[in-house]
Amino acid sequence: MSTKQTTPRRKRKGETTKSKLTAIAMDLFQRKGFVAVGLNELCQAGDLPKGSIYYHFPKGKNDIAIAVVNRAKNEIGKAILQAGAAADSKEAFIAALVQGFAQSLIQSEFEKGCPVSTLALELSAQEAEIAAAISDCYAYWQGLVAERLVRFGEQPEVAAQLAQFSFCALEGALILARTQKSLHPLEQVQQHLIQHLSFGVKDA
Amino acid sequence: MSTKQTTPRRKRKGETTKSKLTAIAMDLFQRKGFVAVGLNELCQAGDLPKGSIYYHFPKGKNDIAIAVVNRAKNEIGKAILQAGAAADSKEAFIAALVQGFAQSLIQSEFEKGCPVSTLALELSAQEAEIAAAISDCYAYWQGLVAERLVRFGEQPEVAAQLAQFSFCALEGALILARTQKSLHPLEQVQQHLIQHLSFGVKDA
DNA sequence: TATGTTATATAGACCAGTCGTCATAAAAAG
DNA sequence: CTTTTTATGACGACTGGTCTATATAACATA
Repeated sequence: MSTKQTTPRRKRKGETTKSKLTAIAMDLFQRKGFVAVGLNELCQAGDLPKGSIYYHFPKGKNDIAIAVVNRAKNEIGKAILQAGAAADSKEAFIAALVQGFAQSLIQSEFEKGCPVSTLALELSAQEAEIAAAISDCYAYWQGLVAERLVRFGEQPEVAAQLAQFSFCALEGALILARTQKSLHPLEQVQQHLIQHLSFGVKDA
Repeated sequence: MSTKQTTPRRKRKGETTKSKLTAIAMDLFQRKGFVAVGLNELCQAGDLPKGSIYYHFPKGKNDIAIAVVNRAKNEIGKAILQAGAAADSKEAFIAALVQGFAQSLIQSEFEKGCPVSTLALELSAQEAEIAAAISDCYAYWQGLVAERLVRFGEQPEVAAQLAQFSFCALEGALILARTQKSLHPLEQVQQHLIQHLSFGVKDA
């Protein structure tokens, strides 16, 4: 017992593999879309055997999509929290959010925008379960943003509206930015959102 | 010569078939995405034989995508012009635009958003030619909107910015609206865009 | 009206690739 | 050593887009 190096990882290997697969799927779905990425391609990209997928994701490809959505939910959620903690005004906060996506775009040569919008467009009409996960993800993000806006002095209801409006503009800008391979739409959105925030909003 | 009833249709049948195919493709791509729609499905939906496709679209599926983009460019272009002609203020103009997409959403039970955003996300990274067509399409739409905003008294440069910003917000709202099967995002965007327009924008 | 020639349209074969399954193999646990 | 968990890759049923060869329609000339 003492000499035998019982690898202290209990069942981490499984989690590692699953997590790795999810990460790769997120990257590829983002670039090429959900349907366009085959399971073979996924496995090859991660040096994993094909059979592994159906051990970790028994329901197949759809299961992967949901895992990707949840991973994106957490990752971007963290980014929102960090941006919020670092900013000292609502304007700086929004700017930081936009810049985060801008970074992702240029680092991927304008191939990676929002990790869930592709899934949203391809699957929301077909797979109710995935649509629900995506809807939940968006709501979560918007909640985080709204929460931070409240801390910057915004009324809760107005904050929620602004968060949603900002996300819409951001999502749209990401699409345009990808197709024309330019940060220009993002810059516009950033500038106008900040102006819109500064002017204040009358409650509905 | 005089008696022979030279059927007055010259090559109309061809155009009809091609146009029909394009229309069906636009509908299906919008709902399910580009990759998810097979050529078989396309033909069946239009009672057309499979072989016909490669007569009308020699380069295959990508050709169809481009045709769809151009059709959408024209259709929505017309809608923008109509909305512009009917509106008596920039606020009413934007509202009419948003309402047009809202109609499309509810009529399709939240399956049909923007006809080109699906293609944009699925293909812009892979197929440069299609990406160019989409980019051109967006630019055309934005130009039409900007033009009308100028007639409502906006400065040309500001009008162009506002048009782009509005389109970003609208595109994003369409995605959110589809996933949560609700017009709420569109309503928010409409309300905030109108506020943003009314307040005026300082030039960059 | 007949015939020749081009434009339009169709049918189906083709192979690569799809997802998902299953009978095993390896590893861990008891 | 037995049992349970974890992992594997070959296999099958099927669909994907593409292409070549053939058929139909439209028109021109006589």
